[in-house]
Amino acid sequence: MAKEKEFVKEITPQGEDFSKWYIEVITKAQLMDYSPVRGCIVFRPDGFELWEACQRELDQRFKATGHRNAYFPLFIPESFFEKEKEHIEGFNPELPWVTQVGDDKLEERLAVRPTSETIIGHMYSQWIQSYRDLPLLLNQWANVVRWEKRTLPFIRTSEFLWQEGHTAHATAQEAQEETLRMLDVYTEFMEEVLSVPVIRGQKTPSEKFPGAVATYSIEAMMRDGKAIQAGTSHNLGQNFASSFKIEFLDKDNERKLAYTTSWGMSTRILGALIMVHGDDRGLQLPPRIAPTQMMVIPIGPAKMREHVVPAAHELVATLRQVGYRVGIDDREDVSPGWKFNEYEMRGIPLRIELGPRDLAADQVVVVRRDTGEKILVPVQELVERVRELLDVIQRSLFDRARAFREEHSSPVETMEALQERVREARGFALAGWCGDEACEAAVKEQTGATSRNIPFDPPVHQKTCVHCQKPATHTVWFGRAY
RNA sequence: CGGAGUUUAGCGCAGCUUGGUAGCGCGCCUGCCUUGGGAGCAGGAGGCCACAGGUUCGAAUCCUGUAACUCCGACCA
Repeated sequence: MAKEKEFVKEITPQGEDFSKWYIEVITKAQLMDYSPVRGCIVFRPDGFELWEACQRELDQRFKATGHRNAYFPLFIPESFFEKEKEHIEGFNPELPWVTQVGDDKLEERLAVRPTSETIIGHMYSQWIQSYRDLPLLLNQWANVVRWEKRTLPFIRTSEFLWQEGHTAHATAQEAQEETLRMLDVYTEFMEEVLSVPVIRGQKTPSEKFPGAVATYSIEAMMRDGKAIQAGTSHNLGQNFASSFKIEFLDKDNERKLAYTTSWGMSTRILGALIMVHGDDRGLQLPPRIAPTQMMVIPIGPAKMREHVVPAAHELVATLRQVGYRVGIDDREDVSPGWKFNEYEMRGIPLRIELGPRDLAADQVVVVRRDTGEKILVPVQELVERVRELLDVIQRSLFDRARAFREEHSSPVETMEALQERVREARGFALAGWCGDEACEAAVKEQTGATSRNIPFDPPVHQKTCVHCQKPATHTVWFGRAY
């Protein structure tokens, strides 16, 4: 442990102050910086590339499930919000308004979009005439604004980047299938690409999206035991179709309202990625999402550099040729030890060291970010071994995160146990709930924990409500959340 | 938006109590030397002390206000 500490100065250990750790890691790794505008951050290249990687992975999954990308305006007329009462009530407190252009007041105020259900609903009403126009499956990549009272980089910022899918269907069943399909897409992405295990479930009525019939979410546990809602998928039923007159003529020549869905995932997932995998040495990126998967570091005294450095560049070329994202740091003014620590702090999954001794033996030293293990690999076997190692790391990050979540989760029967679980023991509590919002609110008030979701496949089914002890109608995950 | 804290060089901090020429460590620049876990020596650059008022001969320091950030609550991807 003392040895650990020597390696990483400058970063507050997670156990000492998790919030401080988080801020230090994201700033030192140059993922973001604060901007002059309150609550708005700058994505620096290393942070933005992470988002770009997420975009690529998600976008191909959206396309593979039949969706196409489109783009709708940033500004939404005030009257659009008024068409859906619950929607405007939900978002009004955090809407910024454009009221004036130059010196002229606008006829109608324009909201900067917090989400696009209304304006997209309006367009869908014009595009959809017949059952043959359905389903309509669109997605947009956009920035949205919600004027948050309390912000935290990536997790909750006043402006954030996201994707929002919006679909319209002929039947309730199709809409429900779409809603769950996209929740599955999110789940697969989080678990396979980001190595972040998630809990799938339905939001309670008080936590659902304003204007939705049902909201589903995936929830992840951070290393401080708090929850992050990583993605949501909403079945909007006919609510928005009714407000925006999204109607179609069905096969039976009857005029019917469409059923719509929407689903979104934001730059918040970067915060989750960092808080799930990061450790006291800094960031830790799963290989499939890491913008740089491995860093080659040539080592040696000046007289050897003319041999070592070209050999290192050859390695890079070989690895890039087979498709890996490889970096090299051949700077002479920075010591190898400094580089080791730096790239560990930046979370790069593998380090490849090449020094005079390696050159002579036709081998390299490969070091895993997750375990610190050093492995001697003959150059001929490097491509193959790297492939294996990246797979192993991808998997082991997931396993570690899941084990952590399981250790920090437990079923509870009483308020005292729930309190202990979410506050002292820092984690998720699985509790029975009678369905009364008053009981849900009481849990929040007494323990600080909110209902995360009603899981599809809970490890146990609770019989009684954790608060009122009446028969439970649902089994709910509770946890303190970001 | 309420409660608490913070704001001094790129980063981390001292100086403030008791007003009197702005300091330390790291980083940065130059040179030498070095390279297998954050090397060493020498020289150097860098500040409207968050901002705006006030008190004072004189303010980083005292007073008032504002802003940003962090934490704790209420509201939320």
